[in-house]
Amino acid sequence: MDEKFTKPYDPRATEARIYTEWEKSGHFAPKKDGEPFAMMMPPPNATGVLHIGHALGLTLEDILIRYKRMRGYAALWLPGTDHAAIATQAKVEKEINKKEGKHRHDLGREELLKRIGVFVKESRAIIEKQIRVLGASCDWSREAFTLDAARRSAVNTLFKRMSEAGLIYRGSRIINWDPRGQTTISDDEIVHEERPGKLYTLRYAKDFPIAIATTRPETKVGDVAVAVHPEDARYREFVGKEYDAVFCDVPIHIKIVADAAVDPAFGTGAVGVTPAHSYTDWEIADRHQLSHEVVVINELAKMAVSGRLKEKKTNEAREIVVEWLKAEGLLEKEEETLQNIATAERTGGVIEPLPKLQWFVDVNKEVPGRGKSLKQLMLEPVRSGQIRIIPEHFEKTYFHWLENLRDWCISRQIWYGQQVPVWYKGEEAVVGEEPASEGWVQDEDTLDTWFSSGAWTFSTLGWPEATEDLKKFHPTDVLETGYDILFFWVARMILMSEFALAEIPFRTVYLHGIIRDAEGRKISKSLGNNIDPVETVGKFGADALRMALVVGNTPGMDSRIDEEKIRGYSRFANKLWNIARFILEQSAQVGIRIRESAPGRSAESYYPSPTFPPELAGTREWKGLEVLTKDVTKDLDEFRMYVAAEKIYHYVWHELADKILEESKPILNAADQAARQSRAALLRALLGRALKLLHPFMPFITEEIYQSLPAKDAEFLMIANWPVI
RNA sequence: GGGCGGUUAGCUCAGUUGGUAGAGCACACCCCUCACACGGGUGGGGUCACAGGUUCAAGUCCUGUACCGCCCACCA
Repeated sequence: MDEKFTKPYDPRATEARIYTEWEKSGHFAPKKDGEPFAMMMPPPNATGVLHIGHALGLTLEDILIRYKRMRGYAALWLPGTDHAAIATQAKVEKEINKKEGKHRHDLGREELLKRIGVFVKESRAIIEKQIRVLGASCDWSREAFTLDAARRSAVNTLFKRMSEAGLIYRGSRIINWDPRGQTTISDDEIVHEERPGKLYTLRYAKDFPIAIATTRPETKVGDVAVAVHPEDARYREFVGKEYDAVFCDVPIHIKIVADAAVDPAFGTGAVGVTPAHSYTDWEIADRHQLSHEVVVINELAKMAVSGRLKEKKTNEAREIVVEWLKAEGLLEKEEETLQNIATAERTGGVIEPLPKLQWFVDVNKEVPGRGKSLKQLMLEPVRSGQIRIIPEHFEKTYFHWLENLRDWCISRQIWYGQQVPVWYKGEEAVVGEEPASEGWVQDEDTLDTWFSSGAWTFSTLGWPEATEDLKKFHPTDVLETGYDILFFWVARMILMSEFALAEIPFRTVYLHGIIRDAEGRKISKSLGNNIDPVETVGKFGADALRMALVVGNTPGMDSRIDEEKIRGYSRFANKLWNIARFILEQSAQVGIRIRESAPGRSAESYYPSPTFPPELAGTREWKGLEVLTKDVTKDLDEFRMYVAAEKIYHYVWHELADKILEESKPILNAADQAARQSRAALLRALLGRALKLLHPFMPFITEEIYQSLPAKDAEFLMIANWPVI
């Protein structure tokens, strides 16, 4: 028996070494033959370090890929990182500001990008190391980055083809402007906060016939209409009439329109319509051919009007307007209310809706050759079951989101990211590649990071080239990710893949929940309750962390983790270590037969291992393990990793150790040599099988023990055959 | 306002197609027995939120109620 077994199991002495051996062996890459099984790693943001949520995802993915690899698939798990445009730029800008007191405009575009480039390179190196520490058996030879040359080329092509298909357009539309980040953001990057506010009831002028209610009186200088409900008898006589007024020094022209979007029961039942600074008002203006041009707030969230409001911040302007209303006797009511404020997720800035010239993806227009809109193409594969979402109820959430989906604004006014591939010269514009002639200027905006990561399932496989990988591995099989990016990412991947390849990006979507701390609180920087996966691995080992993350972690459900749970599984690792020690000791003592492999006989013919005497197949112990094998296999096939992990744990500790080993002691200590040998062989076979079943979950310790077995059926447990019954 | 979850042992959670309630931790008592004290043995503890219904049988299916949570949504 190996000397190492005399000491308690120490993951620190084994994990790094084993990972290196695996990686060197080349078995992380899919083998040449066999049915393909592919999974893309959700690329972590290149903004620093991995958190415990990443560890959960990586563990689940690694369990799946290891299982499939052992089942004989050409298993591809492709790793990568995401440039995470806004998040990354914001982080680097913040650091520069803190250290040097400089802003991005002090540095200039080129210098800032250089600095971000350095930061991202470091971040990526850290992340790659962390992924290894967790034992992730991904194919590093195919590693991708959302902003490397191949991915840039894919995104350019995608942009060009979508433009040619008429699905990308540039237009002045109302967008979510983040004055703090000085950029547009998508609907999904907004978080709503409930804050106390005031609801003012006012008139534009003394002789104006209708009072309106608003929480933002300062925007009223941008009003072009008052909308009332068509059925509202109170105001019917005014519909169609037009009025002029001077509101707080600003001349305004107001038309009364009837629109069903107005709730007659709210406020006065009349809404001041500010098309340039409100989504719903923009739509009302559309329906009544009203002007969108009256812009009264600029990108710095200051008033873009003349008079006393000139250049005032919106909150200052509000006070001025209210004073003016009071002085003029136009304020009829002032009530306390709660209002939902839209804020930018990344910067916390209060969103100011503004019309701006932006690039959009049209989700309602028919895709040429498909006879359907992108929205429909996103909907159908999920509805038909071609794409399966686990847990199933997220399909409803997905449909609900799609129903409310608007055109996707894909341009961002930040510098880090892939620049919009459009070049202008005077009135001319060229999409795709920079023209050879001189005088062309590229669009200054960059693309939403999800435009690039939306192409992840195929840009990673070499698209637009018709590569072997693309042919073999797309559509991919499983996408494992957190439910919090179902809309951001999963939906966009379906859109992109349907457009670019006219096929689904993946067959199964497995959504894991959010990891919370022991008190059930979300992990956050401000709470300081982060559990650093690498630190934890250093303390308890990757195997223990993986088990703690996976056991009982049902898809779509949030889960809690604390050190006690992880410690429990590090004890389990030690338990397994001692089980191995005992069995190897006993088999060495009594001696068990190892059948020599003969030419022409494959390892599989030594079912289930070279030391397995066929007569043991009928024993109660072996049959019990066969049942477990069947169960675990079925659980993994049906994505119940959380159940499978627990079952094996329970088997190893409470069946194999507590019962079988204890029952074996008298037999092994008796005089009957044949009985002793037979029992030792049985234990040896049980151990071998248990190691295989446990390997996807606890890859390091199982591999380490496997390497000490007197007879192995493969070079590494990682590529040994999964027992199939 | 719309949608989606959750409510099972003191705590954290499982419970796959309906068939007499499970795990881990914690707790109580015993044991340093020659694989392991990072251990072993024994044991206590639940009217499965509530109210109806379907069924021979419901934690599991249906209806409703309460509480907790999440997501979406600019009643201005």
